[in-house]
Amino acid sequence: MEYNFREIEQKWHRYWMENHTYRVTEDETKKKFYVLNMFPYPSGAGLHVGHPLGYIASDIYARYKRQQGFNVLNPMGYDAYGLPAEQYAIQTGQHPAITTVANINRYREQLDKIGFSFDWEREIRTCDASYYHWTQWAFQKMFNSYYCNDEKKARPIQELIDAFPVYGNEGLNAACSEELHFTADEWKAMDEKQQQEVLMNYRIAYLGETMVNWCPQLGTVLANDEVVDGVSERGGFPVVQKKMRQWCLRVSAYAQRLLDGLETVDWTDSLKETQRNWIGRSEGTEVQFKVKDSDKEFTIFTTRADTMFGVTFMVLAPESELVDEVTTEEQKAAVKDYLEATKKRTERERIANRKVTGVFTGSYAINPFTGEANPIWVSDYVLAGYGTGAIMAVPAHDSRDYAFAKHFNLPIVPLVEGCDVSEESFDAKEGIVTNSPRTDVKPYIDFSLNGLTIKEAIAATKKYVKEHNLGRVKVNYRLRDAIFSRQRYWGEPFPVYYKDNMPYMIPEECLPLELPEVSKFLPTETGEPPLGHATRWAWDTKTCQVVENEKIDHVTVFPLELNTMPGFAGSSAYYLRYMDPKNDKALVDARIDSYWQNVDLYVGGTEHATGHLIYSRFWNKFLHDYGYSVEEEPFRKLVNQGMIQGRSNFVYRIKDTNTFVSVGLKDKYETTPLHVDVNIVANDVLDIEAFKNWRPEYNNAEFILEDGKYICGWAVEKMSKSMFNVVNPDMIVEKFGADTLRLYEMFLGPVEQSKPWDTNGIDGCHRFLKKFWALFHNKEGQFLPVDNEPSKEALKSIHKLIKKVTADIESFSYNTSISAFMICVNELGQMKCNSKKVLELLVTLIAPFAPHIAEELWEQLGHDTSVCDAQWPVCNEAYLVEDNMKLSISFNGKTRFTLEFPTDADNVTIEKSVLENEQTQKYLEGKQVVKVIIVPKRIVNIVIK
RNA sequence: GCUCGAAUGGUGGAAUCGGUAGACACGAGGGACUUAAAAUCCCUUGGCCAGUGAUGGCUGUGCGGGUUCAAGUCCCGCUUCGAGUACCA
Repeated sequence: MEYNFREIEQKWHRYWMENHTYRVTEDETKKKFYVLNMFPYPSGAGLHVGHPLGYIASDIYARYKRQQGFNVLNPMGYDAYGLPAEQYAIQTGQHPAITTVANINRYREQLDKIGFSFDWEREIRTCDASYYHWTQWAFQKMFNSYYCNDEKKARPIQELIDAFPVYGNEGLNAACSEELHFTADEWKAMDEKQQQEVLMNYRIAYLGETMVNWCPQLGTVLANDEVVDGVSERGGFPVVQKKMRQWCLRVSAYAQRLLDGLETVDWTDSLKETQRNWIGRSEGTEVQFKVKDSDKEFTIFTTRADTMFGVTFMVLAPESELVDEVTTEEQKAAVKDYLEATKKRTERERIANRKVTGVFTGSYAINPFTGEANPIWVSDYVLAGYGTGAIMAVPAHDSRDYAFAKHFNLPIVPLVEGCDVSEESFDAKEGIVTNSPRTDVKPYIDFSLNGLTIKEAIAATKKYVKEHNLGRVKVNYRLRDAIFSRQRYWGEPFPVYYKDNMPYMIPEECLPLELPEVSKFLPTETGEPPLGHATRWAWDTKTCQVVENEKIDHVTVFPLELNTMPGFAGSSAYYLRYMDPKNDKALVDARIDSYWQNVDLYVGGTEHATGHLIYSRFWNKFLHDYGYSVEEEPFRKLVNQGMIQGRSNFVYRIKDTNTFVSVGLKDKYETTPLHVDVNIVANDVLDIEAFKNWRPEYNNAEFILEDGKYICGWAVEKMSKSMFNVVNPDMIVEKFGADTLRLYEMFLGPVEQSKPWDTNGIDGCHRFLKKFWALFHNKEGQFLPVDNEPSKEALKSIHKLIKKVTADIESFSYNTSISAFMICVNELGQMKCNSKKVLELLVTLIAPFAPHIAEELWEQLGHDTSVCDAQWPVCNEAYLVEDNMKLSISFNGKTRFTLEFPTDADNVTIEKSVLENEQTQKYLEGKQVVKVIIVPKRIVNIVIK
C-alpha cells in the first residue's frame, strides 16, 4: 500500500478540528507548560517557507511536552495593527480592517495545512476591541502610577496626590523627567493645571516634550528601533529630529530591573548582551564645576574620574539650558549662529558627515582638582539626553575630545605613564597614572593619584569627590523612555480626552474606547493625525459616551486624543491574554495567571531583541508590581530561530541577443545575469520549456547547453518576489505533504541558524517517510506489525533512538534527531522488524515531528485515542549495552592497536608484547596503570604486564 | 570603532565532556529491475599515492604558533564573513 499523504493529512485535519484535540484548559492535576511563538503580522504576501520554521520547532516541542504528560498551552494569534495595512488603505481606500481580515484568513489557511497543535479557540487579534480594551487599561494604569525608587516598583499616583499637600515633594525618591523641589504650601498654591503638570513629571505613562524621530513621508514619529541609518525601517524614508508633545512610557525607571532580570532567564548570551548594551548601564561620577566670576555652577558626568587632572576644556550640548546662562555678551552672536546651524542638521547628516564643530561660550569653569579655569565650549558631539548634557573634556584619553582639541587647537595633557598622544588619544582603561597632579605646577589640593592603576585612581577620586562634597557617584543608563504616540489611524486609540489642554482618562468601566471610522487615512490638511478626520470623536463626560465633534463645549464634552498607540503596544502583554482570552472583567483572571505563570519557551526572530523584548519585559514588570502578572520575567527560555534566506537562480543572457548560456560556459561570452523563477529550476537545471513559457519575450530564446543541460547559477539572497526565489509552503505541502515539509524544515540545519532554502534536498525526507510507511505495509497492502517478541537488535535500535531523540528535542537539535530516525528506520527495515511493540514506540517518537502519519499508523495499530496523548517512552539503558567493547591505543597519532574486551571490565590486562611499537613501550615503561580511551567513549584502567 | 558569533567535502550539515573527523541527507558516478519512464533497491563518493584485489600509506576541519599521549574542539596571535550597536563622556 502506498503512502497517501494527501488523504491522511486531510483526514486528520478534520479529526483534530472535530474532536478539539488541541483545546487546552487549566488542569491543576497536571504540570503546565507554556509554549509561545512571536505572533505574526499578517502581511498581504502570505507565508513563505521561512515563516513556519519557528512554529514547527515550537510545535515539535509542544507536542513532545504533551506526550510527557504536561498540560501544554500553545496558542497563536495576530499582531494585526500596523503600517502596511494603513499604507495600502491610503493608496486604495480599502479599509485596513478589511485587508487585515483577508490576510488573516489567508494565513490561517496556510497554517492549517502544516498541522500545528495550536489551540485556535484562544486566538487573539490585537485590533479587536475586546483585546485592545486591555492595552488601553494597562496604559491607564501606567498613567495613574509613578515609580518609587526606594521600593523599586510602581505605586499609585494617588499616593503623591495625598502626600504633596502635606509634605510637598520633600524626601520623595521617584523616577521623574526633571528634578523638582516644592513645599506643601507651594503645591497648594498651584491651580489644577499646574498640579497636573507636576504629576505628569512622575507618571509612568506621561505626556512629554521630547525630541522625536519625525518621518515626514509617513507623517508619524518612530521609535529609535524603527529607524535604521537615519531612514524609516518600513519604507526607507528620511527621518528628522523634531520636538513634539508625545505620550511616553517611563521605561528608563525600570532600567536596573530590566538588567537584573537578564540573570534569571535562559536566553542566549548574545541576546542578553544585546539587551545589556541597549540598557547601557554605566557607573560614573557627577562632579560640580563652578563658573568663573559667577555664582553659577553645573554638573558633568564622567566614567573616568581618574582624568580630573587632564581636563583642558568643558563642552555643553547645544540643547542644554546652560548655554544661554554662561554665554558672554561678546560670544552671543557666534553661539546663536552655531545653535541655528545645529538645529538644521538632521540626525542623518550628523552621522553621514561627522565633522568637528563647536563654538566658545566666552566663559570658564573652575576645575575643583587643579584650580584651573577651563574654557566652556558648545558642540553637538555632546548629547543633551545623556548624563547631564555637559562634559569635562580630557583630550588625551578620549578620542572625541581629542579630535575636538586638535581641531580648535586646545591643550592635551597626558596622564598615563608611557602613553603617546601625539597622533591619537589613549582611550584604554589600563596603565599607571602620572601627572596627577602635575609636578611642574603647585598642587591646588592635597590629593595625588600618581602611581595608582587607572582602576584604583577612579575609586580614589570617587571617594575624594564624595568626602569633599564635590559631587556624587552616579549610575547612568542609555535606555530612554519609549515614545508611545503615533500619528496613524490603524492602531489602538488612547482612552484619553483633553480638558484645558491637559489629558484625562476616560473611566475604566467605559473601556474599550473603540477606533472610530474616518473618511481618509491620511493626516488632515492642518497636519493633525488621521483621527482628526473622524466626525464622531469627542467625549461626553456626563453620559460617558463618544459623541459628535460638534458637541464639544469644553464644559462637559471634550475632544479625544488623536494619536494612536505604536505597534509594540498590542504585543507587550499578549502572552498574558492567551491565558484567558475571553475574559471581559480582567486582562487575565488571577487564578488562571497563577496556573500558567509565564512562558516556558518563547520562539521568534532576533529582530525583536531591542524592541518587543524590552517593551514586553517592561510591561510585564509594571503589571507584576500590581500583582496582575505573577512572574517578574515573562519569557523563561527564549530561542531565536534563524532566517530562511532565498536561493536565487540565474540565467545568463549574451549581450544584445536572446541567447542564454549555461553557467559553466558563461565566461566565454559577455553576459548579463538575470533572475529566473526557482520554481522552474530543479537541481540548478533549467526546465527550458517552462522558461520559454515563463515570459513572452523568451518564447523563442535559444540556449547554449553543457552536457545537454542548461545549468543555472545561484546565489543566496533575501527571499522576495523581486528575486523570483519565493517558495510557498502550500506548494510543498501539495507535492510532498505537510509531514515532509515539517521534517525538511527541521532537517535543513539548526533552528537558530540562518540558512538558505533549497528545495532540492526535500526528496530525502519524503523518501524517509515512505520507508517509514513501508515498515507497516508491504506492497500487497498487508499490515505488517504483529504481537511477537522483538529481537535484541530491534530493541537496541529503538532504545538508542529514544535516547537520542529525547536529548535532541531538549537541546533543540532537531536536525540530528531526524538523522537518527533515518538510521533507525533503515536498521529496522533491514532486519525486517515487524514487532508491534517496537513499531509502536517508533510511531510515538515520530508523532511530534510528523503528526499526520503518526496518527494514521497509531489508529491502524488499534488505538482509539490521538497519538498526541501517547506516552513519551523512556530509554532502557540495558538494551544499549554492548557485549564487547573495542580498545584502541594510539601513540603520536601513528599506531593503533585494537583489542576487544568485555564491556563490564574495569581493569584490562594487556601483554606488553602486544604493544610492539617502540615509542609506545617507552611511554608505558614502568607504569602500572595508564588512562586509556575506549571506543565508544569510556575510561578504563589498563594494567600493563 | 566597540560587542557578540561563525569558518569542516561539490552542497546542507554531524562530531553534545579534548578521544576513530566528514554521521545523516542532497548532488554526482556506476549497477539491478523495466520496452521505456517514474518509483524502488545495491555499490562508490574529502584529497593524494601504491596495489589486479582484499587493503595499505600519506594528507586533511580559514591561516600561524602553543598546551596535550591525543585538538575541528582548549590557549595566544591573525584573516575573512555575518549579526547587533554607534559621538552614551
